[in-house]
Amino acid sequence: MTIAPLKNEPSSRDRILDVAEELFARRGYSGVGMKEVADGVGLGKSSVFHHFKSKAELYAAVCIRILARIEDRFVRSLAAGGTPAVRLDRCVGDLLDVLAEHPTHARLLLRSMFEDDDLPDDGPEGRAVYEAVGGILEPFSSLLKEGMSAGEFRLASVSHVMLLLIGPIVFPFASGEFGQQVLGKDVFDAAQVRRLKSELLDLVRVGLHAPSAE
Amino acid sequence: MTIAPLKNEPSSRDRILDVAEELFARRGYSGVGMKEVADGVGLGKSSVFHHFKSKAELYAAVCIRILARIEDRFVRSLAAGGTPAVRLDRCVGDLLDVLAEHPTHARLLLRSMFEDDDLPDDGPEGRAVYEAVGGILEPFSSLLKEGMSAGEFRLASVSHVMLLLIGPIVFPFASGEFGQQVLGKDVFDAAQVRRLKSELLDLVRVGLHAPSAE
DNA sequence: GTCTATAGGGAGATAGAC
DNA sequence: GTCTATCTCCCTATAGAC
Repeated sequence: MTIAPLKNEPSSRDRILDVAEELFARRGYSGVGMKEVADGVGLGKSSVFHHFKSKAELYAAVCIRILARIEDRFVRSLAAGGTPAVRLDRCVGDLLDVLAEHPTHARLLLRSMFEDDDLPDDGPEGRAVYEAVGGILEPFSSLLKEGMSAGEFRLASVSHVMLLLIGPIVFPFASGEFGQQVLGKDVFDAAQVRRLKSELLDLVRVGLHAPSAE
Repeated sequence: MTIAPLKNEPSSRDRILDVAEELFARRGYSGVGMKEVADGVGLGKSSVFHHFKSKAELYAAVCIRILARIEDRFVRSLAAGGTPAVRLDRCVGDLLDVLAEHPTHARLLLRSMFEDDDLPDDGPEGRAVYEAVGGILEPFSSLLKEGMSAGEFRLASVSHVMLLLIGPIVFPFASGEFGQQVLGKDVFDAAQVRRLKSELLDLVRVGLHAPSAE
């Protein structure tokens, strides 16, 4: 870990992370070679191994950087105050915004959730990932609980609802060509992002059924 | 493609598909080697290549078998009649049941949605996958449209709602250790499946907010 | 249909010069 | 910090005997 350079040029380390993030998101951990990463940066393979002593470490570093960005926005969004319903709307909306701004994020996150078989779950990097995930899930869980005891949300199983809500938040921006095919337009288009956000918030608020049908 | 044997023992081809399905679900296309598949079946690697002329073909065969199972149940569930709201409940519930009965399915399906970069998208297998997906999405889209014109569902963008609903249906059963960690119990436990189903159906029906909060 | 043997290439990782 | 060269291993796929 060296100090960032005084110039504005990104360090080699950051450029490696950028390229690796893009590639891992597209093809997954085992679908990407270190040579490919090195070529993308314009370095030799050995230079990449100088910055990250193994492929697993590089992958973990990519994941941690993404999780930190998300956690940062999410926690700030939650802290901004309001009733539970207002805070839920805002933090889900902000979450969608981060994922929409960085097209690699949702896909890599989703992949990483079932690529742990491939990776050393223990070790310092594994724990850092684990803690970053906890830093996002725990405040979310608290928010749901708070809203339920305040009577703003329906009484429901917090953990099951959390697991259910992750899907519609993350999947659309991870779905790539499939999502494009379903929508007929690019999922990352500003208009599509707005529409997805409002449809999701409506779904969370009132579900799908018409009010008169109750 | 040979005729199934008269005995009850599954053919080598089916046993290869079973093993490959399990492995591809756990570690993805490029994370699995043909040697590993062969060892799992108890055959030599060359014997696997005798039944499937390439790794990509094996992967496609696994995907097609899964999609066929899902499409079969889904289409029968839709055809069983009732109002759009009743049919939506039933087919979403049945969909969760298939995914819960075959723990490999959700994970492999989700993976396959963003592993197309790795695979030959064209060719006969690619098209078979494409058509199977269409056979599931199209009737689902029709159902939503029908319910909206009948006034049973809120007016909303059908395509956006579809993309949003895939997440909570598929993700929980694809989430593996992560889901287990969130719930504190095995996602594929009968009790958890029941709970997930009822929570999802409630969410689709009335959302998360309490009726009094409207 | 299953096997052994092997081709031919690419993977992750290291050594050591500069 | 970056490079060239190399180690060792494993990959998909094929050839050909049985």
